[in-house]
Amino acid sequence: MKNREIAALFDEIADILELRGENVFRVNAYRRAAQNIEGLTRAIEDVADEDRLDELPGIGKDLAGKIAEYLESGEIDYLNDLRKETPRVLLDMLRIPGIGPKTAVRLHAELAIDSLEELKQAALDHQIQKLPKMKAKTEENILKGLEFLSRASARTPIGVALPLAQRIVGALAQLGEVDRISIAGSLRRFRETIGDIDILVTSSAPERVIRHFTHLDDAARILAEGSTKGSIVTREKIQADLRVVEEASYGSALNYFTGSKEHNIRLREIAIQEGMKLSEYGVFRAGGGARKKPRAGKKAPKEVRIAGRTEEEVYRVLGLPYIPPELREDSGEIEAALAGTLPALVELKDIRGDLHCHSNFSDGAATLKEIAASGKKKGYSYILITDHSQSLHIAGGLSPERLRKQLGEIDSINATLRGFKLLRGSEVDILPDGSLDMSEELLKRLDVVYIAIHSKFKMDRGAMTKRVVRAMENPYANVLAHPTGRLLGMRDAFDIDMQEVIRAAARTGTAIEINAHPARLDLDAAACRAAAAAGVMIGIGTDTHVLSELDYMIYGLGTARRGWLTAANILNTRTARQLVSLLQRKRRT
DNA sequence: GCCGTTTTCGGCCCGACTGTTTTCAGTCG
Repeated sequence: MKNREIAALFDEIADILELRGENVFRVNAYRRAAQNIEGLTRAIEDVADEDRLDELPGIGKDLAGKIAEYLESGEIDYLNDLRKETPRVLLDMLRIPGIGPKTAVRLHAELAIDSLEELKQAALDHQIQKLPKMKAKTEENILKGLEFLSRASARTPIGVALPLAQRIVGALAQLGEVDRISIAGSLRRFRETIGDIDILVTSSAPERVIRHFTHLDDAARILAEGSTKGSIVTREKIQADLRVVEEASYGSALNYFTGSKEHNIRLREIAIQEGMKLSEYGVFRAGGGARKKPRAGKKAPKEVRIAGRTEEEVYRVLGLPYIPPELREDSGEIEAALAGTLPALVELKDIRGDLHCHSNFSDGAATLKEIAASGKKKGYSYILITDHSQSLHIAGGLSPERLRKQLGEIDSINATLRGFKLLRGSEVDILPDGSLDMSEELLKRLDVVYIAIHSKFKMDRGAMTKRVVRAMENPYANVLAHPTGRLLGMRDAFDIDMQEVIRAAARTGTAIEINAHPARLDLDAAACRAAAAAGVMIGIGTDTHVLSELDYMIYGLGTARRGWLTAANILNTRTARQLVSLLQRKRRT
């Protein structure tokens, strides 16, 4: 799937055009095209094969040609020419916060700066403040920006950011002065990594709330402390912003600060079409019934706020149903909302059990009894025990004898329980040749068979895909666990053709896991959506090794929701009996 | 460069903040 590559190339073209001072709308056309391609749920190669590239939103004849050219030759001539004429340092400088195209061009042209090292030196030598409209502050900001660039670039995993944000919200919510409070930003949209934490409140005493925020135990450094906004760096080195807004604007502000930017742009366009204006302060209609933006020179009529208190209200006056935050990526949710076909996203209350849990038989910490007690306490009706199979020595993989013993123990525990049961499973290794690390005699005795890759990650794409497809063709293989093996920020996904895997899953009746561990979130949301569209069932499992990790379910759920999944798409919204019967259909055919 | 129950030409999202300037350009989200 070359969607991401092509999106990156179009973004690069946009950057270069902007540096050259081209028409901003042309620049935006490339950016929007990039965004749309990246958000596509199918491989752009497939769209090209059907000769339907120009039916994609934001893609016309010209861009369709450039995509086709890239798919054919691996290059875009136009971009090659642009690159030849554009000094590399200009693109490098754009990555520095605070430097945009205008400044980058000036620094290069007027100070002959050819690298980020030279830029740093120029700032340290105070060469920059010799230029008109640049002063000491400019140099200071450039140095800060450079430092940020070298240090940061890494976004924070949601598994770190969400507990921190919830802790801050909890502390602020206790204040008498805080009325409404919510997490906003990419965290509210459940992105797998986030840039900074955004929190929104209404309050009768904004300064006091902001002061409290900037002096929290979690605050390591104060970046700003004004009358409507406070900003800190936490001890985890994550930036957190607090904004205080008016009660009457809370909904529109929450919508605005939740984003995504692309979603917000679409909403504003709809507002304009309907003769309204949307901003973080509300939805406004021009007074006097004027339905068009006033021409330059004419005086604007008085504007009246017609919504803003709640997000629901904002969507309603725009003629849309409420769109859940996880869908707000401009990846089709606006069209679905207009057509009345938004999915009823799966919710936590729909989840009846956990499908991925390790006990102390392998590398987990808890006993089977403890797992059962925790699962029952969470209100689940089952947990699938998925300890490792024999080959995975490093994780205490179970020998056939140990597995038989475990199955016996599960049965006797179940005999003592009411309204809850442990399901007999295993996370069986997929061996390098695609066979399973367990005898048929044992596979037969399991309720649900998870299969997973834990060895030989570095196979080439073709071989890896074949390996996994062969494993899925095994009639006892029920759920493919963490299909790409990625560990966010630590290990890349292994090279595998996910489209092919999804097709094979659909064909063989094998489900695919969303591994809910926040370091994995694998499948990711986009692949999830593609899998569900192909009719593949999705199981959400926490990959629990210590009991507190059973709470990771929310991350898997967030990913599922970002992937447009409903309860019907998810295995563990079924009862244990339905689940097992559904999966074992494969054995009978 | 894209797009059209207003348009095949003339539009294309909104506001705040910053740093530099005395009215605004550039950048950001």
